[in-house]
Amino acid sequence: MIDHSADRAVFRQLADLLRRQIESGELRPGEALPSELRLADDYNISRTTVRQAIGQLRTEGLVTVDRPRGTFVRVPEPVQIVTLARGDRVGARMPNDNERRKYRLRDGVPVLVVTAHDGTETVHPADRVQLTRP
Amino acid sequence: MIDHSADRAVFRQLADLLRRQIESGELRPGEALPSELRLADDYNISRTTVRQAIGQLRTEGLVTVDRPRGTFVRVPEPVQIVTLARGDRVGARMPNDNERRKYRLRDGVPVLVVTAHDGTETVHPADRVQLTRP
DNA sequence: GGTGATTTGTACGTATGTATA
DNA sequence: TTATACATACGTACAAATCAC
Repeated sequence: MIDHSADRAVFRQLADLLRRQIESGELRPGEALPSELRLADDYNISRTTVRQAIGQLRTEGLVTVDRPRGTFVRVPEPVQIVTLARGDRVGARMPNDNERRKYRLRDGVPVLVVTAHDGTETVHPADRVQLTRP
Repeated sequence: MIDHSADRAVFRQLADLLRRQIESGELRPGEALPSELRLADDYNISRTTVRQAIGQLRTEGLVTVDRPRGTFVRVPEPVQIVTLARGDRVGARMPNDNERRKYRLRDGVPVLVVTAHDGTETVHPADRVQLTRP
């Protein structure tokens, strides 16, 4: 399972392991991961190390934490379609703290930034918005 | 500077402080942040807490770490313009491990995902690509 | 070439706070 | 009320890579 003598850090090995379970469907959307203490116990590692692994998955947008209920596999949001206007430019970046609060963004969710021809910028949460070129 | 009795966590206060310095230009692109130990000393907090703050800025894509040289304000990459085709849909998400390696993506950089009308998906690093609707 | 100092990374431990069930 | 679970914050120790001398 976890190889302390391996080249890859222990917390990355645990993240890899959980990521595989999520991507394979062994852990399904909405399902809870084992608690931090449980994981620490199961794999004989410290809770700190478990938190590093979970933190990794959070930044990847794979899990969300509902404190203190637990940590859950992220459930896809309903997607709203937004139509691009002529001359629009589209980029993406991670939100800062204010934007995360404003749009109630979960960890690991980027924002789409649409820059209109006149320079006006519009920000969309990337988990709930898709843009279309008609 | 840092208020230990405040509602906002100390590491978030430090992240806010550094973020302001970056966004105001006081810390310029390519410039090094003070070392973790230096920050811990300056603000009388533990290195662990400093690392949480820096970690926050990394997930936001504001700083990059060149170990063990130091932590630097991220330098904008030259942007390539990609034109959208009729019927394309655009989304954004954080990259998985493979994509991070393939595109040599830094922390906190999302990918733009373009889905063509026939379902084909194309992935672009969001720090080096902007999409346009002609 | 080598040595030591610096800096970030990993991993452990402890303690306490806060919100939920 | 009690137990559970995540969040914050402190500490220690050592590893690995770079750099100045």
